[in-house]
Amino acid sequence: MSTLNFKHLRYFWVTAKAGSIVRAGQLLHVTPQTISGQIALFEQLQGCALFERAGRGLQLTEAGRTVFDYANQIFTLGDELDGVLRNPAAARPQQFRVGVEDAVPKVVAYRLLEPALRLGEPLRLACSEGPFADLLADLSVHRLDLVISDGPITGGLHVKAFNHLLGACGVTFFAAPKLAQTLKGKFPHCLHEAPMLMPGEDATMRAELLRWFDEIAVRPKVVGDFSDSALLKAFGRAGEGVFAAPSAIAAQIKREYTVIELGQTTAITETYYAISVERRLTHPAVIAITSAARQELFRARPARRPAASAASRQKP
Amino acid sequence: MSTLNFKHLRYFWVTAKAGSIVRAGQLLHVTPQTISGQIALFEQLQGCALFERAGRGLQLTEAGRTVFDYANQIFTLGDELDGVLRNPAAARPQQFRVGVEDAVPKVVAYRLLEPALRLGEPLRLACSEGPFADLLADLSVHRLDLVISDGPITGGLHVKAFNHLLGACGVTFFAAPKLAQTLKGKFPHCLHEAPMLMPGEDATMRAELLRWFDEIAVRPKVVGDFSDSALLKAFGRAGEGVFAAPSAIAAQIKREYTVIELGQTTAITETYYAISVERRLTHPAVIAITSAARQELFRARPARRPAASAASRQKP
DNA sequence: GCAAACAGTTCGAAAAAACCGAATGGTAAA
DNA sequence: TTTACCATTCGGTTTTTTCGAACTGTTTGC
Repeated sequence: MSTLNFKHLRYFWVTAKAGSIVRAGQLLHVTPQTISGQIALFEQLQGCALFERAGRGLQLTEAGRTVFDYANQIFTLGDELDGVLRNPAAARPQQFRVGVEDAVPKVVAYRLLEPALRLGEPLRLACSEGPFADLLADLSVHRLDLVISDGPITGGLHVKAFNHLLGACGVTFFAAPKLAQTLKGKFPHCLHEAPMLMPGEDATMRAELLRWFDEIAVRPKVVGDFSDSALLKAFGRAGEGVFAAPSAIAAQIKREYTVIELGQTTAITETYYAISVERRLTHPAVIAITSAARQELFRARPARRPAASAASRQKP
Repeated sequence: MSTLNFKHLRYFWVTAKAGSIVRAGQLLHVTPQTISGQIALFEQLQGCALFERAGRGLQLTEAGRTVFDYANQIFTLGDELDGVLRNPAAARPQQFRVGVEDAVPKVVAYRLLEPALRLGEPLRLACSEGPFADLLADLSVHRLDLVISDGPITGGLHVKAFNHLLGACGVTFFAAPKLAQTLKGKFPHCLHEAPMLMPGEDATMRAELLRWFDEIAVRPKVVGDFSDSALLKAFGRAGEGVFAAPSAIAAQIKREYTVIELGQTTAITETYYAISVERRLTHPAVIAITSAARQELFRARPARRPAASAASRQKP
């Protein structure tokens, strides 16, 4: 377990930026021999060449470029830390970093996050989307403040984090008009043999859909799996298949994607969770989001659970 | 110019995580004296206490918590780098980091970014929003790959970056129905003396609006300034004032915010730019975005049917 | 209430590392 | 070919980091 030597990394980084060892030496107030030696040591320790000679100068290798990217990020953070310590007032304006699971519709995510923007101004929102596991990993190392997902975190993934229920609603099925005409019978039986666009493995809704289909003895033809819900709907608009989405945004979907509603059910519920590393929510933006979600977005009916699950206690 | 000592920082970090110097010593294979001494040195160098004694243990100070946050990020990156060097295949999946200026409507941003999701799957999108200057700063240190803004970068800010025009469109004015009734006369003269919600100083549109008002001798009463366009529209929906938005998303705004269109002009044009550090665009996601934007979003009129969207071209 | 156990700290001296001066080998320009 | 420039190698020196031993203060248990 060799721990990365940041001094070596810095020499490498400055050299890469400066373009030559001599210039790096001037910047670092160190003789060229030193840098050359330390970089050589670094390469040896890491077991891969970072520079290769080009004429009488140096050039980054492929691995070198990768390392350079990381070094950039690392030392930028380092400089920032240095600055903050020197002058605490100049701290980077509070940033609120949210991860949104791919399967969560963008519209839902946006509605959920909007309340955070309504707070005492200078909030910088940074939201990233990706697979659930990735987001949780980022959450656990504090690269994210909050993750929004369509399912709770389960014991399986041993990440210590807490679920906060935001709300739940039923599910509505949609199809492009042209496709809808071809479907026979009433909902939900019209789904039988219908081409169906399914959420990806990650999404909680997938399993629920399959369960429900089984339960009501309807057997759609699955024509595609999508981890990203926006992509799924785009294919839905193109008439590739029927798709499901939370009823809370049914109206919006119909407008946005010019599709027709086939019917809805509350036998499947789509539930949204905010996941944080703290049991008690303290971040003002998080509080704004959770409380707004509970009393607004999913206020409708499908409340099969008094949504007051976790901590909703706020500062007076 | 004291450069941050990462070795000290690591000792501090491990100690903070472990909760005690002794345990940190076990983790680091080092005696407690060493850690104690190095942390003391670090505190002295930085000029502020990181720990304070609590009983026979230690506790983080306020400054300590800040440093700990940074250290977390830094060493997470370090570990990742270490891992990547050891096993280059396991590199973190390509992440695409976009900054969206506050003044750019979310809907526009989303439409612009969507094409990037249609590419060969595993793209992790991370978008952050904030003031233009902040985003450019992040761009310059490679914390962002692309910035989307409603104006080009000018010479004033000496950040070396390049503008890529995405498209342009006129501007439409909206008001809540109740407010619209109270306005007298035809557009644009009905704006005279009307309560007006203005974009913030940062937004390019602000200056253009003021110029146009002057030109046509209309003098609205400015009742508010908003750096965030979503917030501005939210107030608009509430009937607080008239507001302007790019005509490209007029239809969507009317539906979304239940407001009425007062009229539109092409005397003011809203232009969107993608700003990158490279002159030539190479990132596949960036290419997808720019080309899609040029041929789709701002194609002539706000054509409400993108139908067969860009997409298509994937890896064979 | 007193000792044992445990936490962090101080102070040398020792070990490890980083660094420099002098000299070497290659590459490009004059 | 000469000159200039860049990276590098090799000992010896300087600086930084580490450790053993001894010390202060706090909690625990008898």
